[in-house]
Amino acid sequence: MPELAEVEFFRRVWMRAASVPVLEVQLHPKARPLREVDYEALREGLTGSCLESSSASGKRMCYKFSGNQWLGVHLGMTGELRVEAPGFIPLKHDHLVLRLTKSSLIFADPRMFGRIQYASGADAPPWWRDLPPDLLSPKFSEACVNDFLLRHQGLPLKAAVLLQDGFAGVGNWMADEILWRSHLHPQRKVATLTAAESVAIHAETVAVAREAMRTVAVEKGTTFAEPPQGWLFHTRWGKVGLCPRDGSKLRRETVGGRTTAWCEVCQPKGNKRA
DNA sequence: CAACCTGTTCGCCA
DNA sequence: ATGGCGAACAGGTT
Repeated sequence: MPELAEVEFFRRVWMRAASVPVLEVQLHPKARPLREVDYEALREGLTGSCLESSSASGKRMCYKFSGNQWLGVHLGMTGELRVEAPGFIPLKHDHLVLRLTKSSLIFADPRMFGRIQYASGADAPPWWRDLPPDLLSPKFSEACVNDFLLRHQGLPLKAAVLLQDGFAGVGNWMADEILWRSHLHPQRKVATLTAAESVAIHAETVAVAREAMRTVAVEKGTTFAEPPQGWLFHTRWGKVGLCPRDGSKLRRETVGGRTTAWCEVCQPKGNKRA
């Protein structure tokens, strides 16, 4: 479920418990998302320490605890972070619970495609180095996008904008939104892009990321909010989804291995000559 | 009941 | 070595 802004939402959820010592760590050692962690090291390391800071990179998060301890979180398809009462009894899919004095921090993931990582040390662990450019940083430039696309000429656009090394945080709905706004057909091959179309992908990626961060990463009850009205997001799953721009019926098909929605009027298959 | 799913990773192949 | 593809991973929902 979680893409860029939803990940940011969840990152903030746990930060509500910053600076409070961890009394106890409970975990499900056999749960798949924890398959890489050294359970004893994590338990001993985090007990008594405080959450100090955190950052997100694309769909990944890293929480830093006192004593130079790093906890990596990827929510996979169905993961979520929650804050519950101190005495909260973990549910079936609550694989990791950090008990604090006034709350419990929960990592839950029913489908178990998520991943928890743990390391200690003064420097960021190997898995939190060499991160891809943030979509909202100057590093994510037109040239950066163009260079990345040049290395993936054979892919359909849909598959290309889902690659996390180049488009960190873009997931299925953001990818469709970006291509819809760019007037580009998801099955177009990267190799057929004109310079102007590459620039459009950059611009719309930034626009979608910025607007999603502004609207979606906001707390609304216990879950994130939805993107603004008028976005493809709201119609792409409907039985008869209609294009928010021209009202024509959306096409839906698997592209690049993922269910993809697009408007055949707005996003013509043909290569518009520059 | 079968199909479907907002994600990654692996092995295979070119 | 690099890039592309399809399967695999699990379990809940439609």
